[in-house]
Order: sequence, then structure tokens, then C-alpha cells
Amino acid sequence: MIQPYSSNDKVLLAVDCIIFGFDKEKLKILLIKRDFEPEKGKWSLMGGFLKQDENLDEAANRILLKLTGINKVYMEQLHCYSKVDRDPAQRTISVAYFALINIQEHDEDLIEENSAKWFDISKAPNLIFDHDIMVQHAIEKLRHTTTQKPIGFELLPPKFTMRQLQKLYEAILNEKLDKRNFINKINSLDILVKLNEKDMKSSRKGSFLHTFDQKKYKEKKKHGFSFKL
Amino acid sequence: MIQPYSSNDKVLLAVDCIIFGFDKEKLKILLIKRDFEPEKGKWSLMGGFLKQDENLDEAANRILLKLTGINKVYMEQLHCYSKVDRDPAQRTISVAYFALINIQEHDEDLIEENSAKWFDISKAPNLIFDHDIMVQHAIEKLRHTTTQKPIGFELLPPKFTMRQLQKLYEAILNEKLDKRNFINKINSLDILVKLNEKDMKSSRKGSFLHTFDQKKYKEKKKHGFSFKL
DNA sequence: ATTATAAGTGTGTATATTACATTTTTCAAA
DNA sequence: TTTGAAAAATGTAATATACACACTTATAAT
Repeated sequence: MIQPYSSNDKVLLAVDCIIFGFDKEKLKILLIKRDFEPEKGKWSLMGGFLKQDENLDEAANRILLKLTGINKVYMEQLHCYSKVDRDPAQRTISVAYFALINIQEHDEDLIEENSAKWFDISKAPNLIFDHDIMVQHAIEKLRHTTTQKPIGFELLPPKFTMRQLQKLYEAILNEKLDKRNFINKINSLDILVKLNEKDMKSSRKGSFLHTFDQKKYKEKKKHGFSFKL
Repeated sequence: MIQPYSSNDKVLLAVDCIIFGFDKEKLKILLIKRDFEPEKGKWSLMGGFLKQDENLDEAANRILLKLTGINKVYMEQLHCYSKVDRDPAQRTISVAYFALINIQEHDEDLIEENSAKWFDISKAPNLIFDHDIMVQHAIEKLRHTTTQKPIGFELLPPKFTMRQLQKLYEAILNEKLDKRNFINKINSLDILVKLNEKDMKSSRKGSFLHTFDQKKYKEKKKHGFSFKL
């Protein structure tokens, strides 16, 4: 292959993943304990380097698959971080991705293997390099995005109750929402299917399960819709 | 310096700038005619490569300065593009930035020197590589951002009329706006200062000039404000 | 049968958004 | 100096959206 550009300025390009999950009414984030230098033993985001034969989306998916065993997830490029000394060992540019996963689906063994752990976002430890900033930006973007399109669903199991959905939004937005207004808003979107089936774990009365209607959602999205809560 | 990571996978990291301006009621974009291979003679975004001693924001500013002579401008990282064969000559990852500049300020000689030219966004030629996609994304982001915070001001000279401001928003959003509603909305933001001075070029009556009150704006931004038009 | 628990439901009020038409100022031409 | 032309400036009513708020219902456990 010809190399028309100077190769003096090649850099290492990393991909770091902010992996969000939702469990027990809390928004969680998946972190790993580094088993290599520098900063061995400290907590960090799961990451890796971009390879020659893949693009960044593919790299992010590869990294996520390696850690969780999950293949198809909601993922979005967040930002590219490039401070000259962000990694003290070597100049590295990092493209951060954030992923939303259904926490039930992950592979426990892989998590163990990678010395990873889920943390409440409010109780996460300090992270290496600029990873804390990345997480902060990811939370802000997640908050913003949830008010623009209903990505919250990505964090729930296929069948969920209205109550769970509301708790999820409350966890993301970090504020209490009114039950009636929430349900009215969700229903007005007309993208849920109410199943003839109840989750009896949460209460004696039980609450109806719902699923997300992909077809209706895609149809609506084409014509654009907002989702302010 | 120690090099703890494999250096097999280093890549060239480019920065490409989508430069917006506003003139004669049209939203414009600044493009250059490439004078080097590959794709010599074709139109493209202004770009360059990230250097070892600078971060991406600095690289983007350096590139913009080189082309326009303007130093302090509104700039935002857009997205990182990484398709494996996006540049057929050599694997290159590109971080796109978009900039908003006051078109009156640019340096004509530099533009000439770089064989650059302003195009109406509706009349821009096809660009090399994935630059058309970048521009498309930049326009979408610009549209979105203008409805969240008043960045439109960045594209105007220090003193401007309400009419100019409205035409700018109409150009960005690609839709007609109602004059009275627009003025009411802008005034309700309380971030403009009406000067005791008129621009007599546009009409016999003349229209009052305004400036953007940076202090008030910053104060408001702290407490967050939206700007839906 | 009674009780305890969370689920489910509707309406009025406040706020924000939209639609819309006339008068005013000034310059230039008659 | 009067008149006409051209864009600037201005406010209100109608509609839609967002918000606040409290009681009834279904079920399991006792």
C-alpha cells in the first residue's frame, strides 16, 4: 500500500466503554480492576486498542463482548479524549463509547475473568486517567438522550412493569417523577404493548408487564418525536 | 519514555473542520480544493494531522487559524470517523470538528492561498472520502444545538439586527419563522442589548442594532435554559 | 373476613406555544 | 412639501402542553 502521508504522527487509538446497567432501582456502571501496568490494581473503564482491520464501532463491540458476552447492544460514540498526557505511560488518544445493557443478560464468568464489578453510579470508585470525566460526560449524555428518545428501554428486560420503567427514568434523571404523569406520557407515545400477564413479585395486586413495540417505535422515530419527562 | 503498549496498531489521526459562516441570508460552508494526492483537485474539508504535542482541540484551532486567520472561535468536536477504507490511500481515522465563524472576519488572502471557497450549504459540491457525511452530521448537530443554546450569535458580527438574527435561524433550521414570535422568544431570553443605533442599509426606516450580552448569557447558562424556536 | 401493599386511574390549572394584522418610521421620488 | 414605498415594530387571543394532585382496586397473607 502506498503511504502518501507522513507517518511521524501516528498515535495509539484506544476505545473505552462506559457500560450502563439497571438493577434494583439503581443505575449501575461496569468497571474493571486493571491487571496490567500502568495503574495496575486500580479501577478503570473496560478498554482496548483499535485494530487495523476494524472501525471504532466494531472495536467497541468487541470490547463489550469480551467483558459481558453480549453481542447486540445499544451503543453510542461519546467523545474523543486527547489530552497530551492523559495516559502517563504513552501518548494515547481514546474514543469513549457508552453502552446500555440489560443487566440480567451479562455473563457472570466473563465478568469474573476480567475482574469486573457493577457499581452504583453514586458509589463508583475513582478511576484512572480521565475515565471519571468520561463517565461524567456519559451520564450527562444519557440524561440528555433519554429526554429525546426512549433509549431507557435498552436497560430493561424484554418484559417490564411501568413501575420498573419509571424507576429507571428516575435513576437516570436523578429525580422523582409523578406516577400518573409518567404513565400518561409513556402511553401517549404509543410504543408499548400491555401484556395480559402480571409480575406478582413486586406487590400483592401484581403489576402488568409491558413490552416495547419495535415496529411502532421505528415508525414514529422516522417522523421524529420528543420525549420530555 | 517507556512504551508499555503494543505499537502495532498505531494509526494516523486526522482532524477535519466543518466551518460554518453566514452571509447574505444564507448558511455557508468553507471548503478547500485539494492540491495534493489523493483526490487532488477535488473539494474537501480543511484538515490536518494531530501532532504529538497537541490535543485535538488545539489541532482543530491550528487548522482553522491556518485557513481563516481567526483564532478564537466557537468550536465543537463532532464525531470520530473510522471506516477502515474511508481514505483509500492509507488507514486514517478522522475526528471532525465544526466551527462557527463570523464570515466578515476571515482573511481573504489565506483563503486564496489555500484555494478555499465559501459555498451555500445547499449548493456545495460533492466532497472526497466521507466528508459529505461529516457535513451532513454537522448540519444536524448545528440544528439541534441551536434549539438548545443560542450559539447562532457566533455566526454574526458583534452588532446585528433582529432581522439578521432571524434570517440566520431560518437558514440554520431551514424553515420560516414568525417575526413577532421570534422577537418575543429572543427578548424573553434577556441576553441581548438593544443599542441606540440603527442599521440603515436594510430599509428606509432602519432597524435597531443589538449586541449579545456575554455576562447575562453566562449567568443564565449556569442555571440552564432552553431555546426552542 | 380482614388487612396490608403497591397498582392503577382522571381532571382541573398553569404555562408555553402558536397564529395572526396594523401602525410606524424614514427615504426617495414626484 | 407631499406622497408612496419598504421594511420595522408591536400585542393579544386561541390552543396545546405540562403539571399538580388523591382516591379506588386487586391480590396475598393472616
